[in-house]
Amino acid sequence: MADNGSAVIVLNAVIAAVTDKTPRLLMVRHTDHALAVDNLNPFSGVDDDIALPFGPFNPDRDRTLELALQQWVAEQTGLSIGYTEQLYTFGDRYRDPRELAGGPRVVSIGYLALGREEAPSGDGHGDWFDLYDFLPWEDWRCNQPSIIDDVLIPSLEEWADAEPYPSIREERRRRLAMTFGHDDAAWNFEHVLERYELLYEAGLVAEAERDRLARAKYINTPGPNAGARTAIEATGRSAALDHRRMMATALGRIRGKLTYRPVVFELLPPAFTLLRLQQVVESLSGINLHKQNFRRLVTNNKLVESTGALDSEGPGRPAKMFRFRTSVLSERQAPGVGVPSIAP
Amino acid sequence: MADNGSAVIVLNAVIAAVTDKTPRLLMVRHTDHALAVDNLNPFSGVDDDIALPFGPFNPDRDRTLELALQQWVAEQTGLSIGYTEQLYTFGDRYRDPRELAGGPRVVSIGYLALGREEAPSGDGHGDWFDLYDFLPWEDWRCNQPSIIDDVLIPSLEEWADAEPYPSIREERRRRLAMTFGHDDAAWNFEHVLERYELLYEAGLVAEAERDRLARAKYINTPGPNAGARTAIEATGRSAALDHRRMMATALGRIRGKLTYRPVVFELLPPAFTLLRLQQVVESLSGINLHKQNFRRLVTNNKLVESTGALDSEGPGRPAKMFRFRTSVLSERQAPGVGVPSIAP
DNA sequence: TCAAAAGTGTTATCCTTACACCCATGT
DNA sequence: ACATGGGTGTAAGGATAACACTTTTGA
Repeated sequence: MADNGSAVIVLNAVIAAVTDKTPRLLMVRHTDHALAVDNLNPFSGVDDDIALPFGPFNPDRDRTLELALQQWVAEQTGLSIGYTEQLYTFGDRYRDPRELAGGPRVVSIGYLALGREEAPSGDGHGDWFDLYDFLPWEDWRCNQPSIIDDVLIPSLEEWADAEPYPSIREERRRRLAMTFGHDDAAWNFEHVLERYELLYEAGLVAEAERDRLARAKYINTPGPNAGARTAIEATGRSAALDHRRMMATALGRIRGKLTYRPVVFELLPPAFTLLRLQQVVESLSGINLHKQNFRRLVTNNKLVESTGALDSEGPGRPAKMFRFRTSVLSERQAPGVGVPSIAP
Repeated sequence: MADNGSAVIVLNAVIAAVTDKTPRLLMVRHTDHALAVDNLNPFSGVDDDIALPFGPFNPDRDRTLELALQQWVAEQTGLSIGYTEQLYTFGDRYRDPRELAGGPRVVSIGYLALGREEAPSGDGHGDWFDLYDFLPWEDWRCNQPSIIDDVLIPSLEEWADAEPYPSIREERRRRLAMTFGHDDAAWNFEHVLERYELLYEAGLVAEAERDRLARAKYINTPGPNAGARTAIEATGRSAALDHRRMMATALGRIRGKLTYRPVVFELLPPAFTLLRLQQVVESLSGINLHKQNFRRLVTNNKLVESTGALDSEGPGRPAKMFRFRTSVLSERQAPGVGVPSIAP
């Protein structure tokens, strides 16, 4: 038998909901001891005490990976998550810095789950956190975030130009242009993961510095300069292990699917107003949409149908309530919501 | 520590190339003993002797999952694969029927690799096989394959109607309509995996019957009727374990990416004619394209540029050679090839 | 009366599709 | 000459984006 015994399989869940206008993730804290799998506690030895919920994969009990996930999510949080989807399997060496201290190699299978925000209740419940606290440069709803031009792009350019090998330097510049939309390239709001990875490689997120320090006993790499230190302050809240990378993977996946799969409806109650639908799409895509055209797109594409009811809750004229037309799933090729963006 | 020790991690590669007009996969056979990882031989105990190449993940040696894959692919096949991408992680119980005989639970991380067809040369090289021998219903280039209407849809309808619970029956009918494009729904050429999964569940592929027989000692499930037996004859070549499912995952992913990412170019030499480009796209998408419009789409979108050279190989007027414009990667939002389909 | 939100209509523009047609080369 | 493949033009149709405008409610 090959030496595979020392890798451990863990399942992680990015559980997302949208309340009001903010996308939120269910996260657990150091104090939620029930979440720790015996001696495999992702919080010990790292600075950040906030993590994505995780659970074990038990080959003797769990018939499939997805059932394993649903089971421990229900046990731990008491939430019934609706839509689930496998995101990616993360297995880089030292993705868990405790490996440096003799901990096992942990391979983590990340899942995305969409639901509605409810109070978690299980053994080790957790709390909801604003997604854009972790990835602040991804929220463009109130104009382009100023940190991008003021902090991130200058720091990233400095990092790219510091590379001595011309071919690698060119590759860095190309990635910078592609992800952050520098020199005549537009910002692509799906490239969430690529942007996070660039920031991590350039040492501009706290996790990069944390991992550098963990490695410092064994491998010596230069610390951040003043610019990078400023950037780390500006790049938002950090999380345990590579969990911000998982969040970025999840957000990128959601944004990519939004336009060609009706995933938003998993985040909404059965009946909703068009404004609510628009708010959910806006909060996930991180941009403001053109109201009239948005409404026309979803109604012309027959993605929704009126329930006949009216909603007189908010101010202004009462809005018609709509429901998702389940039958579009078998009718249309790529039934997504359409994202008619608006200049901010 | 939770009971994770008994799960084994393996990496599988779907290595694809397009020669002439047929997409091919690199597969290994029973006789390629060097590919077996010690006592973990996926061929023993199953009927099919043809399998996707696989290799171990060695946590002590491999820095990342992707590097592990590239390393054993190079060792075993001698091929230098270019583009690689993680597909999916497969962990269902009994996905390897040897689990029933006390074998370990094997979690397999599937990768897609694109390259050019070369003679494999490593320790346990393998051979190239026509992808559509395994998924014959996916190739619509010479009209819609007759087995769909003659065999598959009748058998699938019979399977759906045989379900006693109305809600599950409805769900089966909905899936059938969505994947095989029955009742006024169009065939979506990206739903490759969903179609294979439906055929497997309905017992219309050889693997379903193989797995049923492997389980028969422990769990009794009814065998195929005459219609299903005919279908199994018609649904093409089978492969070891769940490797046809991995192929379906890979083909679905390729087809999905084709239109919004320039993945085809990974399968082509640096310079190519537009006809060659069109043939590669056609062979992967499984449909014929409208020549003039295809050419206009790729040239108008500035996806390619002329090299100035001419190709006088084939019959007819010599064709201009083109190269992929690498700079589109940072310019455009979703630079794919465009698929102007044509009625057959 | 005003703010806030729901809705409707119209037009310019772009992209795709479809069809028709001509060009260059080898046999 | 003709088969084979390369290559151009153009017009119809549909979808989107941008704009202006009306309607209905609560405070």
